[in-house]
Amino acid sequence: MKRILNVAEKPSAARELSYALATKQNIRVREVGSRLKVYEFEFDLNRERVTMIFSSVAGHIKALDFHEYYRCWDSCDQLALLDPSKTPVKEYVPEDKKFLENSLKNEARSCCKLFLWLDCDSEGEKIAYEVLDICQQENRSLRIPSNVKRARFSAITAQDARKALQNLTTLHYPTVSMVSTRQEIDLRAGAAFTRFLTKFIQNRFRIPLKGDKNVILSYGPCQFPTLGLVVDRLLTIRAFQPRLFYYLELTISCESSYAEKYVLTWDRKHLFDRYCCALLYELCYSSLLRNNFHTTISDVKKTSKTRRRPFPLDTVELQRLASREFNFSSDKTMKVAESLYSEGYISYPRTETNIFPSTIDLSKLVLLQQNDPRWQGFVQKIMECWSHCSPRQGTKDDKAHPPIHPIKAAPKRGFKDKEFEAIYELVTRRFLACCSIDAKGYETIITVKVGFESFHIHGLSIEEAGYLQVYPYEHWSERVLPTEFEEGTSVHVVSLMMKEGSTSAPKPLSESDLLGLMDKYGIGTDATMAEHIRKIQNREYVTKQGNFFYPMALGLALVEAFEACEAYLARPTSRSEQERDLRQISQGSRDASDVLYSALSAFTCNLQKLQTAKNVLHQVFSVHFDSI
DNA sequence: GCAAGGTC
Repeated sequence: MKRILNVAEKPSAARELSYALATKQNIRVREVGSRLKVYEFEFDLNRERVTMIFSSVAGHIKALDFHEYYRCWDSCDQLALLDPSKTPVKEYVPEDKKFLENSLKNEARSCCKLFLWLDCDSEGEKIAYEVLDICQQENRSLRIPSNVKRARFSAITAQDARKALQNLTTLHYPTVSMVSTRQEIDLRAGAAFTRFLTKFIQNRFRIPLKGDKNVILSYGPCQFPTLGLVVDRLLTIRAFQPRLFYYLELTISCESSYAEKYVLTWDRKHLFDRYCCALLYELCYSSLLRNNFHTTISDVKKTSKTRRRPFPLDTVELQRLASREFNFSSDKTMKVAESLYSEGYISYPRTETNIFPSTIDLSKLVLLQQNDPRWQGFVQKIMECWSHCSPRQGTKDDKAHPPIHPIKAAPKRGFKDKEFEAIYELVTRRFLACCSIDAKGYETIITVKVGFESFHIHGLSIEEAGYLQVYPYEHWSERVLPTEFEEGTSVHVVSLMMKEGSTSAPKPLSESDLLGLMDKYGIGTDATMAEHIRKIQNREYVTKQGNFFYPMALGLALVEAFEACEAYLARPTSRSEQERDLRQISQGSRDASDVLYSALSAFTCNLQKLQTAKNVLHQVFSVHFDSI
């Protein structure tokens, strides 16, 4: 019987795809060493009975680095690292991936076809190419294009897996070279600038670091813009000039009960001109005097309001929520989420998708939660109106993983670890909220005129709490205004005051803010954002106090120095500009070599600026550090 | 001793 080798990006995908395609009794599981399982089953492929061999890798199987000689920091000038003709790079299989390489070669020997089931994103395309390359070394028949197929799926479900087999395609080489180009640019720029900066600081300044670490001033095309965001906020705060403003505040009560008081907001909000505000106050006050501190309600507006249920949960949103609600670092959130995933409680936690695929059986997932006392009543409600509710569609789809959702009920006695409990509860509540209905209410805006000035107050009554019943992370506060507040009703004025306030500086960035900005500017991916944030903390560029990030002397000096030298690598847009150029490779509108050279020449230009302005660098660092 | 991207 023909044997076909299938390779997935990670062990769990190989397992799930195998069980999606085969019948359970049919599957044989082979252990390769202690770290890899290979699944085998018979399958009818286009009316032909074949044996499917399903194996996996664990992310990239190859790494990129300079040739040995140039790995030494003194081997060459840093500018040479940005020149492919002077410093060649090579791909290799790292030691800890050798067992995967050997296993792939072993399986490839006995198979006549190769199906590449790697994740359907650009990294997956490149990993597929790495797998193909290794298999071809061992089995020449896999060099014949028709023997190699790419399986593309939008979710790991039985339906999608079968559909992928019906529509096998070929590897998309422009995407492969886009990823290779990104790897090479990042490696070269990272090494060149890191070596330059580190060597510059050595023997010039004393940099005291915690725990006697060696000073490394790393540059990376993601870590620098992230640092730039933190520094930028501090500079905004420092430059902030508070401004005094003045406003009127009107307090009223109903005729029937003087005890209930309502504070109304001035329609003009506030004025920066004190005299102008005082004049308006006088005018209002004399009007009140004339009317014996009574006025009438001039307008009542009632509008229905909807508060929409949240989108399905993606990684960045999970990190932001956990940071906001539990003060977890994004790093910690991911560690906990990964453990929950590997223990089978939640779906794959690294996803950019906030749209549930149509092939997923949501009601089954909701029913799994029906015995949990925290939300069993709510599950009942969802099921009662199931026919007319379906989650909102988000806007992002990575074509690989569904939004994060629970796939198993929590253990009866709860999780041992509080952090596990918190993340599981958050994921589940969010999921139930998605499957629920919008909250609905009535907003009432009441307007009162005093002289020519208007004041208003908002009231809100919630008619249908919907998803809010299961989702405590959002608040919609109800404020009930007396029913006697109708147009023309006379009200008693308790007080009219002129008050003073001051504009305030923005707060430093919280972790949630930082993640939001990184997402906005396309710095890093869902899986790496937490890592970049951790890295700039480990390098002591920034520090986190409470939930706020502050630049440290090193971070501040670095950004100042780069700006002073007109090397704008810490600007938030620098990464997305690079990504934009790279995308042109996968779209086929530009040659990879063209993009590589133009990116590297831009980096060369920036490095030269720093090299020729060492006196500027020296000056900036000497403000923050002692010379040696 | 250096990056960012996968994944464990």
